[in-house]
Amino acid sequence: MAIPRAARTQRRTRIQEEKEEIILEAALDVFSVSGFRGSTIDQIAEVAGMSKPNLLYYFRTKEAMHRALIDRVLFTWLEPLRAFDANGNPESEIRSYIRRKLEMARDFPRESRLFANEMLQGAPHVEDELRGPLKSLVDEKAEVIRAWAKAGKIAKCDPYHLIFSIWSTTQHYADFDVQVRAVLGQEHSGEGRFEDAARYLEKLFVDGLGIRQP
Amino acid sequence: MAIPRAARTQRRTRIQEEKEEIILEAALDVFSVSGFRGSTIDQIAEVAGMSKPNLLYYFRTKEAMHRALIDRVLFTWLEPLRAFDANGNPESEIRSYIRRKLEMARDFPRESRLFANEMLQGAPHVEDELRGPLKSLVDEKAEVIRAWAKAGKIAKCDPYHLIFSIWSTTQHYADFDVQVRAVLGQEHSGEGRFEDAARYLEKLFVDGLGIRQP
DNA sequence: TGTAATGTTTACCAATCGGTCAAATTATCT
DNA sequence: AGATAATTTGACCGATTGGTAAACATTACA
Repeated sequence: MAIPRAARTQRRTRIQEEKEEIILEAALDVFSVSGFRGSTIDQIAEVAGMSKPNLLYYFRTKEAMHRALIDRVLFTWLEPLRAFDANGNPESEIRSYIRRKLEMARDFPRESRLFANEMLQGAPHVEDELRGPLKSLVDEKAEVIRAWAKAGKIAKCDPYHLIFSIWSTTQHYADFDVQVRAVLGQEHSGEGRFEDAARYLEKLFVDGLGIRQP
Repeated sequence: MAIPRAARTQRRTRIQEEKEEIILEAALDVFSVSGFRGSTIDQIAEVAGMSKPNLLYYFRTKEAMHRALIDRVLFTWLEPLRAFDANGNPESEIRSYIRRKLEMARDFPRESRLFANEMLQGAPHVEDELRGPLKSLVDEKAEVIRAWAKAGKIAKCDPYHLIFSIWSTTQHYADFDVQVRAVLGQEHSGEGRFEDAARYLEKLFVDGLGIRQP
């Protein structure tokens, strides 16, 4: 008789690793568009190319699938902020943070939308992570920014709202992609819009924060 | 025999106006959190305090309810952009546009989330409105901004991405409200965060766009 | 006040939902 | 090869889904 994965103590099989990967990939497709409530196991099964009971062999509930997905995404999603370096100089740090976030919006839009969906629904599955690890990380980086302002390297500003504004402006190109394309029109809907956005946003923040160029 | 509303030609009854109002209010509650697919007529009926068939007497399908809601929201949601005046001076126009958008995020967060939900799902119900009326309005305002830049009143910048950045930074406080609260912590989660955001964003954009203060 | 139109509800439908079960199939290891 | 464990599937379950039919109640108006 088959023992459900979660109850097993042994190491994971090759098949397990492969199938779980396929499932999470499919789940990302579905959850990122329709949110948790709006998605169905059948949809995910179809995208994954396997039967519904087979999915449920690897993840015992829809929630477990969503949970595993969120955990994975949340970690990589914070990578750019973690890379934000206190020892670098403000201008290059902010420029590269914006670039990295924009690259993620371009290369991992589904991850961004999954997260956005969760936020819109009031973060029922990740509120703890927000108040815990996320807040800690942001607090730490906010302190760096505050120190820069104190040293006169950048203009005085609320570091939290600064971070929010970088998050929102960059993620916008993933979450509101349809709108961006529709407004820009077909002619400007190529991937070039990310370069345009990077140019505009870097200038906005560098000048907006009063960062003196050497 | 009762004739479904949509097929009727006569004027709307007092009861019709009242009940449709109640239904759309309840629908906004539900749709804005769970999106179209994730919401159920039963949920809306419960919030509205009436029976499911009674809802379906006023709106023949779930889609019709969503449609009516989107139409209404889309109009009022674009009000601040419509108010954006070519004859005003750049600084005060941009300042007040930011303020108005922030006020909407504060006072009508459900409307913002309804719209965000629709975007995340790829705008299956409103893509035409995006490509039509929305694009036209943005095109018109982008021309105004371009003229300001040409006249040297503001720095040269891509007017479309400028509009995107104002949209995203302000709507963020409605759509990602949970995250904002979690990161700011209880002490800064009062309504004061909207004032802080306004102060920060106005400075960011005024300085970032190189607008000379007289 | 009567009556026709409007509004509301109960009971119900077929389809889909998340999830279970046992049987069948495949992989692994000796 | 044979035994054992891991994987996959079809059939199925009760609950929920969007929506309907028709009886019933209320309102508006002559």
